[in-house]
Amino acid sequence: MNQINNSADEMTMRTPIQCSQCSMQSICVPAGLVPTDVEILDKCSREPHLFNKRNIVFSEGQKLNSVFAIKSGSVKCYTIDSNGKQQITSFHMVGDIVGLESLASGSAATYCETMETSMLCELKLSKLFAQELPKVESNLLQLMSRRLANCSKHYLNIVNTSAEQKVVAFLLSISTHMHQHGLSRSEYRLPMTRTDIANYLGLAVETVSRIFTALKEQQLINTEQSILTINDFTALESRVA
Amino acid sequence: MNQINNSADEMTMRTPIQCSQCSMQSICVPAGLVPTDVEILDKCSREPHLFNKRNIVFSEGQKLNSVFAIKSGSVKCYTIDSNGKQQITSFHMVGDIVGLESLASGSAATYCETMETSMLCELKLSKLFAQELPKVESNLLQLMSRRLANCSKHYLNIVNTSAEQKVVAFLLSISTHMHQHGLSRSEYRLPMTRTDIANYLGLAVETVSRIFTALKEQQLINTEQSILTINDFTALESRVA
DNA sequence: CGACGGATTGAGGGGATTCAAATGTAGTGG
DNA sequence: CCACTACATTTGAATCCCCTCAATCCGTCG
Repeated sequence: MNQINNSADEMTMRTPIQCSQCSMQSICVPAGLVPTDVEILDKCSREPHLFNKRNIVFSEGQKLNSVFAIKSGSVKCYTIDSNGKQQITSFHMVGDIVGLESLASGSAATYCETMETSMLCELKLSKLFAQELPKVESNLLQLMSRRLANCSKHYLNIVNTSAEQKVVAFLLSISTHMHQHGLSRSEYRLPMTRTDIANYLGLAVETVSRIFTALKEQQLINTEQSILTINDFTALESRVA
Repeated sequence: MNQINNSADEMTMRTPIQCSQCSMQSICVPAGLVPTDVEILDKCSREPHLFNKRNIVFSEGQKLNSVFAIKSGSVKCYTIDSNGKQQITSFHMVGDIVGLESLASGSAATYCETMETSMLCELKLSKLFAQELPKVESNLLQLMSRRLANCSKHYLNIVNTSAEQKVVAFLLSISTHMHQHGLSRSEYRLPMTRTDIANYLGLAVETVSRIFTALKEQQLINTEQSILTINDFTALESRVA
């Protein structure tokens, strides 16, 4: 698609857009940081970057005093264990904020890699906090608290459940996320590979694949390339109960 | 032990101690909220409660605008799924802060139950925030960010690991916690039952028990009632790598 | 002492993994 | 544009780890 700058691993936009005038405001800002004071956010942060597919946004351990808002596209966060094996800890899509875990230590807790061409807004914490606005911090607190709650929700999805329950719950959770951001909850694109899904859920790729085909045979879902269609929500929800 | 108030599920201390004069200050305050401004913390919060074993500190869904600092004892946090099955999401011990997940919604995300006689300090958020101290909020942010990092660490321990690795990593993580709070890292009391450990790790009780005996046979650990002794750290650490 | 809950040990079965191979899809360069 | 390659996905067969079921043992408390 993009002829220039193929080898570069990121490309900064020439003309940064104000958050207050950003077309993604309805999905990015409300989902994230400061619902009311968009113009304040404009003053202190906002540096949009465009990333190609499979580019590293930040690396584990690197100095990091920013968080990133995903304007478009999607990323995966992962660590590399002592054996060199990648373990995905989270996926993030349109409207999500990435990098909150790194806030305390000042260095990135995970790698963050785009799964497709993506636009991310860097929000520098120093500038954010320099505003001395209690609202900014308390919104961040809200965001992190919600993330913590999500974290244990995902945990519940992993512990003591069958492989099928893991996969179904995963698909439904993405559906919910899409719906919350004004997109279709019954048909969406899965930006990650089966291998990534398996890694994230702690399953073998083959198991994930087998479950997809089983669900298709039962007419509960459909897949067309990376497009996933959910045909029967109630049936799926009954599986995870 | 305590003859009076057996049926009541909590007992408020008659004479609250100031945080600045609290004997637990070295483990409670630094581990938690406001390392420097202890006297500020005194003014705005601090309501110590004594709980008997197996008492509910708060219930899932209940209105909650406080967090709790554990001065002594330990608690488990859990949810009840639609089938009525308990799923433990976290254990907390001396020096921990409980209830951070509930901050966003204003209602408790889990049940919180003492596993032994425990002393908890309730910190009311309204009073905390009323101080308008940026330091308080930014310390809370630090705390939550660290908790988020811990959360994904625990996640790594659950996903894609053998039962033995789960148990060993669990024992080592408690050891680390104990050490960080000035207690012995090689000998400590496990306040939770095998059933609770199994539930937390997503294993069967029998599996956990078998692994304990296997580790004992290999002289890596020892158990005397609920007292656990770690004999060989390097060997244990090599198992989880 | 007897009762109860927690912990341990054994035997057997099942769900998920591993190994192996074929098919499908996307990306590359001639 | 198409062959070629690399990678992702799917399917099959065999194995294994962990769970379930069952019985016993142990420590605590009434």
